[in-house]
Amino acid sequence: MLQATEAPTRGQSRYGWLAAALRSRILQGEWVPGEAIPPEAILAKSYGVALGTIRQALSLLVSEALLERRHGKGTFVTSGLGGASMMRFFRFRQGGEVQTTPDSRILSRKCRLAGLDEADALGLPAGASVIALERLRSIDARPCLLETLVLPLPMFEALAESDTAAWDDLLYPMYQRVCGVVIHHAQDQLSFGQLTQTQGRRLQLDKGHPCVRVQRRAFDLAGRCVELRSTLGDAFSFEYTAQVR
Amino acid sequence: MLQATEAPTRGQSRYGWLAAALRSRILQGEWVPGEAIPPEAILAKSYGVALGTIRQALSLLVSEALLERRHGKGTFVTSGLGGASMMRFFRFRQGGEVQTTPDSRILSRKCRLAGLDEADALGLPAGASVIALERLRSIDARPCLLETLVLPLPMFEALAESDTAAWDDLLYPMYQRVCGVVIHHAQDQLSFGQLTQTQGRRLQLDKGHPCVRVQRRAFDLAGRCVELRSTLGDAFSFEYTAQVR
DNA sequence: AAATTATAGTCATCTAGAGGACTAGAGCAA
DNA sequence: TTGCTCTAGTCCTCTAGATGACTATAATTT
Repeated sequence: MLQATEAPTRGQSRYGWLAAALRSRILQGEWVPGEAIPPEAILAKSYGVALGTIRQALSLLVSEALLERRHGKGTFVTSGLGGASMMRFFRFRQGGEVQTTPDSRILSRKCRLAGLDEADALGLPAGASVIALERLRSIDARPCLLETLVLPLPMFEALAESDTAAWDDLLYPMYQRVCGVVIHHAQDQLSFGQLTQTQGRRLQLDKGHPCVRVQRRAFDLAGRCVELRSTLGDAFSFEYTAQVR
Repeated sequence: MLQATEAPTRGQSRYGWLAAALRSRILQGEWVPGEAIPPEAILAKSYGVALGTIRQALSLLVSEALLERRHGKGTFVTSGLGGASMMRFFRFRQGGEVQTTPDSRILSRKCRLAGLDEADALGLPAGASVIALERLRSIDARPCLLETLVLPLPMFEALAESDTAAWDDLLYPMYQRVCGVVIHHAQDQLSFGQLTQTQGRRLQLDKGHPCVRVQRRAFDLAGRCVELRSTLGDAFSFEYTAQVR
């Protein structure tokens, strides 16, 4: 069993080593997202450790959001961020109270060389290609968010040609379905600015209108940055709640 | 030992019950913040459970940030939020790169009746008294944040009379020292707005200047809301990073 | 006096196993 | 069909230790 890369004990704890081993098996796709890994008892047996030790290792991966436990059913590989919606930063209440997924329209798609910052952020060599997208999100036909996306190209090849009109409103599930890329977590940087004339036109607001910019870097299971996104929205609709500690 | 409020097992798990029992002992001040609770072995013995069970209970309280473990030393009651600085929402880089604590000046202090919303948020009866403060925070003598605070009155009595000029730059440690109130966690709600003429004058900005408002509700160890705070700062200095998942 | 070495106290890791609780499906009964 | 019971699979809780690792202090040696 135990196809060890290293000796089972060396520097770190046994459960730490087990967690690393299982993490690597997950990242190599031995179990696809949504699938159950073997039962704890089997894992414990195959690695030759006690049940408690395996459980501690699994707990680590659960706290990393790589695994999910379901009592009585099994332990499952995370299926990634469903819709880590940008909407959580904004309150566009339009009559209805229900928080629906906004409609999405791709305004433009270009394949081009990555800029220096982009290549750096995405971990690409200089001169690599990317897909650049402009995307408008609307609620009840009223534009509310304007997005710019950058996707690394060998990885998202399948999106370079397909009909953008047929794309889903939620991109992350589509990344997974079409490109096999699971978005695991993301980092959003918020700042304030004012719309340019062009941006204002897209969002049906005036030039210079105050706006909030959300700059996102999204990461896959392996922790690689695989999406850059910049989202603009009306500052007066901005509302976000943060927990301190 | 075991001064049980309820039967040791009833509905929930034993470690859940233990956690509740310990939580209650902490909140009743049996051990003050910063102090160590008895060693695991002693607790296990006194409650008549196995070590693993006590450890699981303690882990719960650690994840609630009520306790901190220190390997080889003991398990300690949390000493609360040190400086959960509002500065994390802003970048006022003034030449120097170091993130220092801004100076603080109390502009006004009034004791008055709590408004309806305030009484509600603070869990006070209608007609209760509060201290209302206006506070200006500056970096290198340049004003950058304007705050309004509301503190419930029986609890913060000691701050109603003392010389505001002598107050610390950081309020939370002072709350603890002077009033025995430990701030445990907080909730910050961000929104966007524009300065009034008065606010602009305080911050040396124009009327109508774009600003970010941080509305904070801060809670003590027992989970009671004990501070309301509204902070205004220049929107162009706003910059905040949020982790998604 | 300074450096080193015991020693005790504490949390961390690990074992081997028992019994409980939850889920889901198969089989049976009304 | 509908509802119930049974059963197997799985994670969850708990026990009663043994051993390791980290911290701080006391004792000893240099």
